[in-house]
Amino acid sequence: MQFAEPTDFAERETLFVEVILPLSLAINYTYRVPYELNDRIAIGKRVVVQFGKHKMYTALVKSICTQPPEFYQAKYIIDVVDDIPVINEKQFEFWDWIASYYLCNEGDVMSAALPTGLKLASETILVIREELPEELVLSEKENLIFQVLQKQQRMSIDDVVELLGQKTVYPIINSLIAKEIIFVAEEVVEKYKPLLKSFIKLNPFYKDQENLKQLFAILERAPKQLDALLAYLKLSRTDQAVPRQLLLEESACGQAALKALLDKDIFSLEKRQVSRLNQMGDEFEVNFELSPAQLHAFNEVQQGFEEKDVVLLHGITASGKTQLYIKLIEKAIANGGQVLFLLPEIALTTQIVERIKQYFGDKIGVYHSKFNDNERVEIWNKVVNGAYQVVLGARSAVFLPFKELKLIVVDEEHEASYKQHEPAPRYQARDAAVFLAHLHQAKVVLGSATPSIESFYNAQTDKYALVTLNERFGGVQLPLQQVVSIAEETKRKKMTSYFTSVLIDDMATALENKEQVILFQNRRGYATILICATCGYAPKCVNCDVSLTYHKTSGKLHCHYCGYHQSSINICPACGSVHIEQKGFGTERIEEELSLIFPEAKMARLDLDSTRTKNSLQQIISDFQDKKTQVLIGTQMVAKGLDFDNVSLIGVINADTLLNYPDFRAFERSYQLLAQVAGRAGRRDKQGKVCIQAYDESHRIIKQVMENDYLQMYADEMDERKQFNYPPFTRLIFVNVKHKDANVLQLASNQLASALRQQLGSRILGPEQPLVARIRNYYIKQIIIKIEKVAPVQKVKTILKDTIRDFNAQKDFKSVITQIDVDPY
DNA sequence: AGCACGCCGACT
DNA sequence: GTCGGCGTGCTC
Repeated sequence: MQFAEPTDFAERETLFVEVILPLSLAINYTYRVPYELNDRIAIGKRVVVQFGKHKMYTALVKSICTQPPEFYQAKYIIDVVDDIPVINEKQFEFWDWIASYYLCNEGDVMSAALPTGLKLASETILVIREELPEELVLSEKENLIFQVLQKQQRMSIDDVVELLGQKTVYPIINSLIAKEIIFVAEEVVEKYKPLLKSFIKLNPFYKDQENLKQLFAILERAPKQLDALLAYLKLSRTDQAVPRQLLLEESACGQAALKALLDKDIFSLEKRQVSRLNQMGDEFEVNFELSPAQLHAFNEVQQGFEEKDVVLLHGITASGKTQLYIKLIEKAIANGGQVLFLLPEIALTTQIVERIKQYFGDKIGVYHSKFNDNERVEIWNKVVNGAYQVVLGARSAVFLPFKELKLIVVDEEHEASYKQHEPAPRYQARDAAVFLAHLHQAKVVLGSATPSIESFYNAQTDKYALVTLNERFGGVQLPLQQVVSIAEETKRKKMTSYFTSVLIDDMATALENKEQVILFQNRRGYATILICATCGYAPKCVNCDVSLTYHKTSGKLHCHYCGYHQSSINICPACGSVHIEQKGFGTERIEEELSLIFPEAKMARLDLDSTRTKNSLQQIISDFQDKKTQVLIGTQMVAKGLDFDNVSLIGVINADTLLNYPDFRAFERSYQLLAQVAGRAGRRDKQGKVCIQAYDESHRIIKQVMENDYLQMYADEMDERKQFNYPPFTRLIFVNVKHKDANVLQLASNQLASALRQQLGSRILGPEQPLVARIRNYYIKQIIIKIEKVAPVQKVKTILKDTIRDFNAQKDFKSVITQIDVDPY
């Protein structure tokens, strides 16, 4: 017996931890901490736990308590992974907000937030026992496994599956365990492996000039080795150790000579951890002065920050927003703060990133999905240790371990790619960034030439400060814009496949002048809608301002916002024509048709299909930049962040496909896209041309794009949104209901909708048939919740969560999957 | 997410 | 009888 000091006593206390598992589970689990780990355990550290019978996971410690769980025996934690927490307090708060706002599990957030490299994988390994029972009664299959194990001591479950050629192996393995022949070793492997490079060092003995002289003499008869030595001396002038690869290249001495020197102890080999990320070149000055207009805007942003946390920067294309961002970032990091710069995914491979990288040098990190796991862990670590003060990243960069953010810039804030749709957490990174900034008491700049309606609304209602920058930087001229009526040209038989005579003439001129052309065709052109070939009429829903979608299966026209449907049409109700066409064509088709008209021109396509791999996008872009290709045909992507000096013409194949998209945001999106596309033509010394083809050439959106009248577009949109109760006047939540059996789904979705309706009344719409009614053998129905702005959202969310929980508890609906999407746009 | 367990239908 | 397929429940 001994007397316990108070601290001693504290150490002896039994601790329990609540952990988040990287799985989509509704609750967190509690584990018991073994005494010997008491002093290592801390909130935010990763721990190894066994979850279920076989699996090991790295969970994250969320809280620590001394209260043992009442109703069950907690399992022990197996190990503590980290010396210092990987997740800080602010991140936990941020996670909590994401989980409660977007109605998902904490495990979902963890899966999204941690780079895979920080999650550990468990591998189940079977190990043969050293002492085997005397009597061995084995089945044939058991014997087979036993034989292999005797030879190689251990094998994985996968090996067993392969060995036996069958999937059900657990009963056999269990039997072997029961017979005390094998045991299961669960191995947790750290996925992150630092990149090691070999470096060559000279034995310090030869630092002495005399000794070195002698060495030269000795090596005289080994010219290759002498080469190696000379190369080393040349390269090592600044740094003692020389990369092995570099030495080999420089001296051309060959592996053998190097090995000989190593064997003779003249050289020594050293493995060093190096960064996988491209090392930046020397930081060099990029001198620029803000123009008077920019300076004015800069000061306005500063003023805006005095009163508001968020500033919306409405700056027309080519107004030099990037320079403004740079100055703002510079100011924010001056006192050691951190800055997050969010960009849409595809813009991350383009010029804007290069410019900012050049300016800030190695203080900056880039984070997006095309980096592999190891690279992402490195960026993560460099944010933790402060090596990166500025991070450029796609939406997932909001989860990086920032300690003291001073500023978040969200460029192109209207971009739809800030929203994650699948899987949960279905978060909107721009909105999440505003909350994140609030946590850090940081400021936010939302920048766009064509702000989203809701952000502009927030500025109009004084939630955000508004700064406008509407002077083009460096006197760049606005492009010459023209709209061509496809209907008109069709009537006069002047169309050549999808192209009007105007566009073809313009293209011919541009190509003759050795200038380049970008053609824009929306990917959404694949959606099937009905359109009158004579007048361009497209049937619309009577309840909503969206085009109806033609469904082959039912032969009807559907609105997937309110569930309205009508039978299909054979005669155009507007002009009486019988030429009703199903529309939907993509970039491949355009390329095909165009190569018939301009057989000489080299073309490239820029869309999701042609840019699957990490470098293909870069390749297509650099080919175009180097003028290896003359025509670039693309989707959305061509509109984003690309600057090409030699492009004199931008053609929009069909603006109607954008405008007719069945979505209440179709007009807003169309305006944003067309304005963006138009802004890409002729950026430097020459005036560019924009040619927009459309059936409905008098559409207000097209007019507003031509006149660059964002405010009018905003006003018109607001009228419509108000009339049809869409955001920003309401909030939307989608509930997607899925099941393999269409009948069960029908029943289930109706029942869920009416259960919700009982509590939330007319806020519930549907269930409706979504555009794609079946994905991966699951039928899908959608219930839409429209919540008026004044209603307490959190209350609605609680009701929603509870109702779905009760619904899923019914035994007929256990296998029905429900997904919640808050702010689904 | 896995995996056990139970039930069913199909074949060496 | 054994195997594989699938639905359902559970994991601290």
